Amino acid sequence: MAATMKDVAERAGVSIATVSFVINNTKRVTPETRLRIETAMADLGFRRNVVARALASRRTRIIALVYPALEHRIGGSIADFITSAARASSEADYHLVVWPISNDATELTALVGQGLVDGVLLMEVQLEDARVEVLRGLDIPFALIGRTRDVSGLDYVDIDFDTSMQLAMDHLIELGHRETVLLSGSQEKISYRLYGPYEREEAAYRRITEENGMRPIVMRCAQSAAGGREAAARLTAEAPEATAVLAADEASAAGLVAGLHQLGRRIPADLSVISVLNSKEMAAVSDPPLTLVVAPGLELGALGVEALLRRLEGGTPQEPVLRAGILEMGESTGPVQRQTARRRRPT
Amino acid sequence: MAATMKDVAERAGVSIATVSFVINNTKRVTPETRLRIETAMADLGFRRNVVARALASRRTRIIALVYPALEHRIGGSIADFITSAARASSEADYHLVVWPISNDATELTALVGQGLVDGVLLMEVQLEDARVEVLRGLDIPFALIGRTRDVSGLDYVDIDFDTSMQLAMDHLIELGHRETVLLSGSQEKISYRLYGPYEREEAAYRRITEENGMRPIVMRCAQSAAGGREAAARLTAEAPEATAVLAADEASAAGLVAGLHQLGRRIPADLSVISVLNSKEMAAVSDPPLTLVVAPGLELGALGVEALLRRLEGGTPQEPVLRAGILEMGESTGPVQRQTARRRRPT
DNA sequence: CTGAAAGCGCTTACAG
DNA sequence: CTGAAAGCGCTTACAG
Repeated sequence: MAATMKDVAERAGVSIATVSFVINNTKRVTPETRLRIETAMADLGFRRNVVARALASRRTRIIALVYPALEHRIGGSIADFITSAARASSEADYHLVVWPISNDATELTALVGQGLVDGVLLMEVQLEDARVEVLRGLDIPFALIGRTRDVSGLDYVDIDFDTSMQLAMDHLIELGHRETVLLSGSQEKISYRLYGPYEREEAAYRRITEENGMRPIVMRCAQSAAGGREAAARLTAEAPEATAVLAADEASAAGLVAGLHQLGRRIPADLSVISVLNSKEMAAVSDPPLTLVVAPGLELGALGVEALLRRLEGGTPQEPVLRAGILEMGESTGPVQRQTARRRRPT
Repeated sequence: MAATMKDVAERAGVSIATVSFVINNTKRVTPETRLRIETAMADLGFRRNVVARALASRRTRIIALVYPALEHRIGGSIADFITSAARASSEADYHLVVWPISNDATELTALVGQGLVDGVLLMEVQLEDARVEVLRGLDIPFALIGRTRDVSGLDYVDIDFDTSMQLAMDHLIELGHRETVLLSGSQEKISYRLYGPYEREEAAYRRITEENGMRPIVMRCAQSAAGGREAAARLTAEAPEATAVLAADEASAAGLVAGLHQLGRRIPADLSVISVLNSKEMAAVSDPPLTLVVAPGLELGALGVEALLRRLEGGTPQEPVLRAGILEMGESTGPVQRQTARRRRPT
């Protein structure tokens, strides 16, 4: 059987209260008794039982990561978020449980009601999200990775879409591109209808094109390789003057490139393609490897935990954090070729 | 404040023991008192505190999923495993905590020592894995997703590599292929040196080719798109007679196809490519979309939990489970073209 | 069928 | 600086 504080106390010849004080460093203890206790703990291989601590202190030091599985996620893989959130939690001596539950809020209420977790980290937040209201009513601390449309009073961390889009556009503009297309994801599926990233990316794109006297063109396609292939044809037909495409969804970005290939369009000679707020792994798979703005997935997981813990520990509620992606050069963007752009036509 | 069992007991005019009996359905209670108690619970919105229950019953109903993050995983994404494991846990009224810790076993010991979890599910198991010995010594129930070389006495679920490879080879043989190459992953990185899937895939490949009087050729490349590109050149140079390739790593499979493209080799006209034990998402991205044997990632997560829970609940320790992948047709495999295969040479 | 009571392994006022 | 004791919210023999 594992040693308890009682065992430690007996061996050190003190009360369990004193043992607790040295473990938690919560009261003055003379160096001598401290040493005796520490020795006893080492001898017995003592490890504090976190369940008993949780019950007594009314703090479990467990937080929940809530995400609707099998859906989209703001840039980066879910695994990245989970892993970085778990790491950050662990460093603060917290545990992370995962609740891959639907957007339906009943389940959330039931789970929170069990009293297992001190706080909740919400992922894949929609522009209007029922879960946020539920959590407010449940009176449990929570933070968001992503954000609703109205963020007043909320703790959140999210992608800085403005800066990220600016990085992509600056890169293209520097290469001489003036005719661009934003290939965004379809909003047909219900879960994409209130999808913040698309809305914010598009707003940034429109703002930046306007500021530069450029014409904004927004196209949409299904979030799949097939969707991207189909978009390649549409793009060639509907926006033949475009010299550069910004692709918001990584699966369709790959499909787009494959489709352009088949149509005989060379990348980047005929058309530059840049993937925005996606993963490096996926971008590396295309031929040529894509230039992209890498989504800050790993970072956001940790930042979300930080925001939540700050609230849990009662510190100053932290300011919202927005993180931009990072521009990584691939071989899919290049200087505008004045001639080709206008000449090429679909077959 | 949340209602406790004491509140319920008072309202129903019974003792908290009786409340406990109806909640857990652990002793006979007259229908009348049961009803009174259930009404009281509903009125108060009572939810049992799982922490108190855990302390009293010495069962936390929490299990840990242990995986070294940022490393490889047996087919399928880590997110799939986590999600399916969490779902399966939740259905059995368990919670899943994630411990993305290194292979170093000290951390594992410390975490288990906290007494938070009833059992451990180990992912990304190596052929020889120090963590297995550690867990044995810790005297905590555990199960493996994947398996060590020596599996005696272990509870595990894993991919059925024999059947999965057979599916792939049967498909190729049916199309008339006799000259095949297994493109496996490099084992240079230490974490791949004791990587079971490669060893088992290769063993199955060698067995099947032998049974069919075919010559086995095994090549290796880095687990990345770049590795696959480089392999495309090597393949064309070193095994020009090959008419089909089985690709074990999904990133390099995509790179291989891109590389073959650049070398002017048509898929599947000149060369068939089949991706083995990988994800559909990745296969769909290539041009043409790859035929593949889909890794049973989602299923294995749930099966692993099942195996662990069976042991936890003291039922008959379940037989090891091996699950084969599923063959999904893409457009990257086709009938052998007798002429081309031998004629084509690298430029 | 139901209840009184001990106990799970800690934390935390309260005394001294 | 240290200890005795109550209490966290349950489960579970043990009685009746």
